[in-house]
Amino acid sequence: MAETSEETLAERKRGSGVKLVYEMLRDEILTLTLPPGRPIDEVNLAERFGMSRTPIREALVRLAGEGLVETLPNRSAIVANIDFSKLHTFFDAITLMYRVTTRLAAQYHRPEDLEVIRAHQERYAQVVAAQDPLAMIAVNRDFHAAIAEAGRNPYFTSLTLRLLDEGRRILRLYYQSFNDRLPQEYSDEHNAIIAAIAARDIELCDRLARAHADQIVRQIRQFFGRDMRQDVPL
Amino acid sequence: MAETSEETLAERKRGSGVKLVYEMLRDEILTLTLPPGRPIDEVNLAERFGMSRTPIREALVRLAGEGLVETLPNRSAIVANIDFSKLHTFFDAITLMYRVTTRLAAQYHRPEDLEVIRAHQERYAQVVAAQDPLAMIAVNRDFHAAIAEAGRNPYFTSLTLRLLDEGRRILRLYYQSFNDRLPQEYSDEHNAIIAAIAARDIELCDRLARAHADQIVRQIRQFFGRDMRQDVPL
DNA sequence: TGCATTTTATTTGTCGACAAGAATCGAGGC
DNA sequence: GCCTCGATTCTTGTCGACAAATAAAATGCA
Repeated sequence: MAETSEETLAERKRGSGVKLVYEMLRDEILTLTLPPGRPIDEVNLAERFGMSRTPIREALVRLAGEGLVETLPNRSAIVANIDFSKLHTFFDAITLMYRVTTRLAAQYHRPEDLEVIRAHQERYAQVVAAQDPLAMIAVNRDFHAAIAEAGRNPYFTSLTLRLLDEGRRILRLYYQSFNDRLPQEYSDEHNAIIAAIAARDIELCDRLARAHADQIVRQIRQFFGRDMRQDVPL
Repeated sequence: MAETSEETLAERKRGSGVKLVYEMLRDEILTLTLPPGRPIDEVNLAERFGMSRTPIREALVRLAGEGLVETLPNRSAIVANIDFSKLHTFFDAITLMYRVTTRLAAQYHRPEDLEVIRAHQERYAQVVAAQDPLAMIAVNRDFHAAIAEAGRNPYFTSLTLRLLDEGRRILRLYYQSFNDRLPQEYSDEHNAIIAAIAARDIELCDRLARAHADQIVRQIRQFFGRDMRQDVPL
């Protein structure tokens, strides 16, 4: 077997091992490099990363806590499956979180938050222009994550991050099939959301976030199946 | 040192160790038996539970993933602190989750769900009558957790569970200071919520859940400090 | 040949041990 | 007397190994 880049990193700082394998595995799962259902062999990973099974297991436990891997007792852990029969619950949740975090961002953001958000959006426009689906998906996540952070509610932020990550896998499946144009309208909607946050217009943020979520949900549902989502006027 | 009950359980099934120590530690944290900030020594726990450090560490990693313990590199893990300066974000989140999960329960509950919810509420009334604060706090959590389960959205359920658990610590602090009567009005509100769910009246569920949350938040805030929470009309 | 059962092999769960880093304690200097 | 620096102790992070449990292969039987 050829030397992988991980093996060359012989000298690692104590405690950095788990973080490395955690982030690496996480990225490979979210980009579907590791497809859902793929078994995860501990010894295999151990020799791949050139370390013992102990830090590997710790990383797997953390990933299991986030729902990205499923562990069966005395059996191999597997990459978490995507339950398409429960997609509507995902749509419900991401729609509400888009609305809530964008509202909160309008209220609590500071100038430096806006700079971060705008930077992500600029990069988003770039990768859409470059027709790079993988980068587009990752940056879209960063954009909404930055908005959630600006809202300064760690509970909402953590759920939003989890949903955004799960969404990376779903979007990847979506764009893997459709290799057509990356939609420009999302970029426009992002800019409108930024303007609404900067203007601290809570109601406008709510409407834009909901419309943004609706747009994405509509596109995905007509690919994966009917829209099982219910309207949540609250 | 005297033999503890854990040590007497010499024969354990393979794989049950982590679950045992995870649930035990979790319960001790949520009941404030282990106060926030208390350092958690791995070898101490290892000999207390009569097992190696490996399963102890795995349990700690899981608890850290849920935010119940904080780990510092190369230093002792500690029971997660309660950030009182961010209590308002907790109130925001639990209020919204009460509303959303109760709404969803009204829509998606099945007859057997109602039985479970009613059973929890009966037990709630019992422990309130018995003036048992610890049991009241635990059963209150189970009651709202059952409602969230009946709503059948795993994303909302998981955030709700996390908030309910965090709430157990806050309520414990609250009732530890006030050793006065356990409020009867919560029990009445619970019954009203059950009736609204059974009637599948979504809007009524929303109003009742919000009022219920408001009631609790009001009581806690006048103890811990001013209500920093904002109104979220959505 | 097809199925049930035993045997082998693979993979996980747990253990004890060692080394790196941090906290504690003590000695020395100002 | 107080601060700084070094040695010691203590705790964590990682390792290699062993045993239990499952999966796979081989064997026996109809």
